[in-house]
Amino acid sequence: MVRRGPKVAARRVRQPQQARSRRTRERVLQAAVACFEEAGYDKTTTAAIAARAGIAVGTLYGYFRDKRSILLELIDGTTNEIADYIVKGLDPEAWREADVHASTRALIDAIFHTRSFNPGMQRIVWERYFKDPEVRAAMEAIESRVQGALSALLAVLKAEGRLRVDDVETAAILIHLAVEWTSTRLVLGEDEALTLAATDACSDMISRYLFA
Amino acid sequence: MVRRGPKVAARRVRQPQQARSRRTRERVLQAAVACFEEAGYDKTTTAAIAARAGIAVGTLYGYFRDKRSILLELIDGTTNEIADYIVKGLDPEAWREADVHASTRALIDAIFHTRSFNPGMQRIVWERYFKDPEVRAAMEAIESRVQGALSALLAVLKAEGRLRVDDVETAAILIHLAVEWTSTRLVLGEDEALTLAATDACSDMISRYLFA
Amino acid sequence: MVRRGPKVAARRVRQPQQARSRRTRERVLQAAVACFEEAGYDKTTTAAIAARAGIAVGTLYGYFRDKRSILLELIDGTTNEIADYIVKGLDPEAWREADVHASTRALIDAIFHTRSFNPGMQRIVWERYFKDPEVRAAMEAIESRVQGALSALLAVLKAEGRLRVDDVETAAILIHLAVEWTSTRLVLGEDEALTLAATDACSDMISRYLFA
Amino acid sequence: MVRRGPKVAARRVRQPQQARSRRTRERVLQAAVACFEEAGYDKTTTAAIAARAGIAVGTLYGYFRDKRSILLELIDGTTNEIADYIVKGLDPEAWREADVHASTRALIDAIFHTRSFNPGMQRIVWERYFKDPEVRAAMEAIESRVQGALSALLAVLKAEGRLRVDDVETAAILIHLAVEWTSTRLVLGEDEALTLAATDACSDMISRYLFA
DNA sequence: GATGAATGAGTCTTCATTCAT
DNA sequence: CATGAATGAAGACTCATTCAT
Repeated sequence: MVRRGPKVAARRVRQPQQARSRRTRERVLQAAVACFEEAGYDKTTTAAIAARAGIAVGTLYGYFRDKRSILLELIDGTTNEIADYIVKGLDPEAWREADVHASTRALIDAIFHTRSFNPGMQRIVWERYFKDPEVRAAMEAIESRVQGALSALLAVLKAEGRLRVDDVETAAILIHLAVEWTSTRLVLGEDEALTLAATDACSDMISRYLFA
Repeated sequence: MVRRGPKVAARRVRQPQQARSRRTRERVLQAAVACFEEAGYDKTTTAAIAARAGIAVGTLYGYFRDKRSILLELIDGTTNEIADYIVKGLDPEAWREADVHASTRALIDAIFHTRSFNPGMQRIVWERYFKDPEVRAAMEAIESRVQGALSALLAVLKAEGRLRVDDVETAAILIHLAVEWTSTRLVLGEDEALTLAATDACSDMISRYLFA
Repeated sequence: MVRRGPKVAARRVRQPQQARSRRTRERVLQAAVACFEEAGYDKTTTAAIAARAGIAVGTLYGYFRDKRSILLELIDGTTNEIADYIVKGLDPEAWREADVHASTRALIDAIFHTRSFNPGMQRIVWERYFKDPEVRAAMEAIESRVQGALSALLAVLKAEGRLRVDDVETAAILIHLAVEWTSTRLVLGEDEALTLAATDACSDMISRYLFA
Repeated sequence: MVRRGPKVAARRVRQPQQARSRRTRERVLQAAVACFEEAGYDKTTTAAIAARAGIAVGTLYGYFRDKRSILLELIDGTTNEIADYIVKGLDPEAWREADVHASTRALIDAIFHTRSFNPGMQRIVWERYFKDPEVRAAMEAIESRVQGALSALLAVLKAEGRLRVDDVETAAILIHLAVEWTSTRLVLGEDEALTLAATDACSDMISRYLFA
């Protein structure tokens, strides 16, 4: 999991410099995902996280400023993992030789696939997105990475004359938002047949939008 | 006070048959939207709603079983209003003579426009969507209406040979989800220029997906 | 909860002088017994009583000062009915010619029988007895009647030399308490075989205590 | 706050294994008896108990699941103490050599004496007895112990031919109920002279019932 | 560092009683 | 007389966070 370091440089929060500390920190994060996925953020108590991590509540507060910062760090991890996975499929080199329709299809598949990484966490992200500005900021930073990579790819394709779209930036945002939500809702909706059909359709939609 | 076990003849929620009652009920709903928009659902207390409506807490409980049922009613109202507005733009008659690209553009505009109805409430809907099964059910009922109308329209267009898509049902779902989220995020994001550009792009995407 | 509001010194409770009024009052009392028996005193709301009586809450307060006074009146009625029934069996004339053992047995039977008059109300009486001084006072007034009648009977029997007990007053109290509770607990316990056996035993106990 | 659905890993009630904890727990119980005796169960708030124990409400909930479980534990303690005391007086060995009338008298005295253990608690037990099935169950478990011991004693006496009663089980129940209530009412009635007289009478009644 | 007992403000909901219509 | 909408104080219970050991 790619983690870009703790956002909050805490005064009182331990810096995980020793291996033992790092492991405890990790245990807390794992316990927290498990709890959050089972019961949601609000219904998870810090006591429950600590218990599941096998430590005392007070100890937990040695590693994280508060309950919310655990969530924030988890969101960071989850969404970065997803972004990494998606961005890998946006490498212009990989698109150079290949058929754009096939590549698009592969990309859509990849995005749909990422919805199965920590599905409960993703549910929580959207639940907090509009109410917690920091969650929102965290999400947007990650989304920017994907949109940036997509926009870069589209720029290349456009330079090669393979794109029928002009405003590459906007197209990247549009595509990202459309696929992000469609995949989220469908995968979380758990109707497998529909998900498959919609993956096809989505792929068609993007292909036709972008390519002649 | 004794709490366990149901009371005899549980307080019935007042049926608003008289004008005065209906007005009070309405005042509660309005106060609730205002509070929810300002502070979000969780941080809004029933006391705050009552105070804003200018009534006592107890009175509020005469009209609504609990805090959640106020939300549910509000959601129902807001989303129905939105669905009504969108469905109006999906009348096959209106599409018969017109240019499909122009009609699509008008539809997308309409959907983006609905995001300005009670924006705070929409934020709250998504915040509760994955958390509260009843909110989810309420939303899905409304979404079905839109998807149904859209799918009916597409079926007509297909029968007329104007559509390049076969699976009308899936297309309807896909389009709805894609536009729903794109419009929500962009309008709530408050970047007007981007919203305009994306409206164009979105309209293009759907047009190209559906029509030759 | 009885804590609120300034006690209005001179609330006028309607005097039931007209037939219609008396009937309404009666309907309230009947509704109250039904509710109390079903759910107990605390869990019964005044609204429930009013609804069951087919009147409005406000109307109920025209006939009774408060919830408690309904209970008090009900207790008065129930226990008086019971006392009347028992006292009838304590008439010295009836004991004069008869065998004391048979008479005792008949008396015990009668007392056990009274436990089936409004059993729920009796449950409530004991539940309030130690906590509400007025309930206690009401009960004690009624108990005194029974104890008085019993003591009078014993005095007669003693004068006739048929009693082996000297302190007639104390004996009356003892007998009354012992049989009151034994019968209450057994009848409410609903073990019929045990109740029958205990009725026999109780009758023996009292007979042997009182008579040679 | 979100209320519906169980929290993850519900707060566990502290296990009082350390001396400090045990003392705090004990302080809560003592505070609770005091409050219950003063104001009755319903009118005692958890806040009042906590305040009297010199702790915060939340601390109290660390030791007891809820208000009712404090009562239950108190009842258990009080009634067990009483039952122990009474059962001690029912040892067949102690009755073997002694005069049954004197032994009976001692037993009755003992029972009357137990009424002065936590009198307020006993009041509350009867107040809750018909209302709360768990209180009832707790009471009945204890009563069974006494009735069982009494019935065992009577069986021995019967085997020795010293008893004029056949149905030992029923006699035990009858005697227990009769004395339980007589003593409760009289001691709580606080008329000392009457109590003394009734103790005599009660002893006579039981003696004559059981022995020639 | 770790522990976990203690904290106490904050929340929803109830219901006896009143009083304007 | 009847109505029933309105009142609002009160209470049980929760849980993120701290801090003495």
